[in-house]
Amino acid sequence: MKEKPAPHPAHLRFATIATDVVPFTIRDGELLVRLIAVDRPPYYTHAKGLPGGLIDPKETAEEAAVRHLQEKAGIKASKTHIEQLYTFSAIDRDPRGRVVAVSYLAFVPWEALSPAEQADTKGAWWSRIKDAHKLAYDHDEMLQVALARLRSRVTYTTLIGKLMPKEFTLTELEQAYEAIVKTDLDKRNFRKKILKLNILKALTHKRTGGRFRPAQLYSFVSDKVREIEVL
Amino acid sequence: MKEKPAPHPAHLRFATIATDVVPFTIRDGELLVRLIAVDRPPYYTHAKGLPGGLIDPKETAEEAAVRHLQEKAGIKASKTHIEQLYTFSAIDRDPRGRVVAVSYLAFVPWEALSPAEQADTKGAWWSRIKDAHKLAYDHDEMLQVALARLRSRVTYTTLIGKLMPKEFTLTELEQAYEAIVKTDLDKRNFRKKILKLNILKALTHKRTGGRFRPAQLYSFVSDKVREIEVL
DNA sequence: CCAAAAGTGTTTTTCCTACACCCATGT
DNA sequence: ACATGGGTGTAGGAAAAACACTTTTGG
Repeated sequence: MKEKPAPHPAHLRFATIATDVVPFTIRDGELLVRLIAVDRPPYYTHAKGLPGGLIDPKETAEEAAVRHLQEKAGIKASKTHIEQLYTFSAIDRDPRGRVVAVSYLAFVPWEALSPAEQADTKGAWWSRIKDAHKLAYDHDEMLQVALARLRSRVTYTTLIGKLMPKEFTLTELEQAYEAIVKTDLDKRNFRKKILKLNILKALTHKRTGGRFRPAQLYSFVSDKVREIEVL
Repeated sequence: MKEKPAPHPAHLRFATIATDVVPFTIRDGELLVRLIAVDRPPYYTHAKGLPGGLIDPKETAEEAAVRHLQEKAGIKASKTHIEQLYTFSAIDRDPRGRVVAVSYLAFVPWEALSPAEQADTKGAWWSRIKDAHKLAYDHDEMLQVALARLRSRVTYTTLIGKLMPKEFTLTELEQAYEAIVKTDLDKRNFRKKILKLNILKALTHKRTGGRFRPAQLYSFVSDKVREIEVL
């Protein structure tokens, strides 16, 4: 999260401003979050947490989030969609001193990640949600807030497009929804509803290669995240 | 908004953390926002803006918002519902130096305000939304973000309860919705829908005094803001 | 008795839900 | 030919939308 305890008297610099990022992707129909190793003796040893760090004088909170996502978690921003989540300002949220954290959600399609970005290293790895607990600082709470926001926004916006590859089948899209909202959807009803929204366009080609009928490929009509009743 | 330019070298304290509040009420079926006078020569003279100020070392951002709402805008917190809006961190959002602002929405029923809180003074007053422009700092943008959030949340939560008096008629509630979402609602359909949600309870008495048929009074069943499809 | 707002019901249309079988392909 | 996931339609019920008149009160 942040570099060091504030070295200045409290009246000069009572609070540090930092940012933390909750980076999501979907792999094989499963929602994953990117965690990093946290080692800050004596407070945290061999702990894990969300990527983040200080905001610099010449950058916005969002720019800092993008930068730390790259520096700490190894994820380049180019294919990543980022949006502000919440600002955490509890006085004791960081044991080393007063730190206010502006948190961000980040979304990246698994297929847009390079091999290095997909890879798990000692310092940063993709974790299943149910394995992401006992995190440093207030990151357990932060992740819960992130999941609640993700689940909520996915039902009334086209946000899920930011987790899908450029081309995908309707079954893959349905599985992405199911991974996030954790309900089973009816295949026929899902297709009727999602196609009626006119947010998808059918591509001219199909996905072949399985030993079964090729599947029609689709892509999102727009890059923009729109507010529209989805589920 | 904030007190003074940061008096310390940039590397010691590059950013100040502040909070701004967007306080809403509804009077006579019209949505109002509380503005204050801003006089910070040479940057702003005889300007207006949203109430706000610095966050102190020993308080959370929300506590600071509550405090400044009281100190700057004269609104006591007791009857006020507050929720975080967005954190603004553009580098030049304050001409006096780097200030990151955690903004809050505040909602208070007009009838819960004391005469002093209802009153307009030279330093603080209730403004119609359409007259609230050309505000200091980035407060025009902040107000727009606040309105968008309010309009959105009102349609899928019971947030409007925080703008209604303890007792109200269905017509008053309908007017409150109309003031916020700026559509005309069908009286019969509105009543059917809102009553079916079971978020209201009919009181034993009616509102009399007009030279017309007395109206049944209602109140919200719960103080909590719930997520439920409303409009 | 008039003005003003309160209160109420029905019909039509749209949307949601539940549900089961055939299709196209690779092996 | 068979295993696998792809793809489709319909009927019944619930919710939304459109729409206008009667009631109660105070003046």
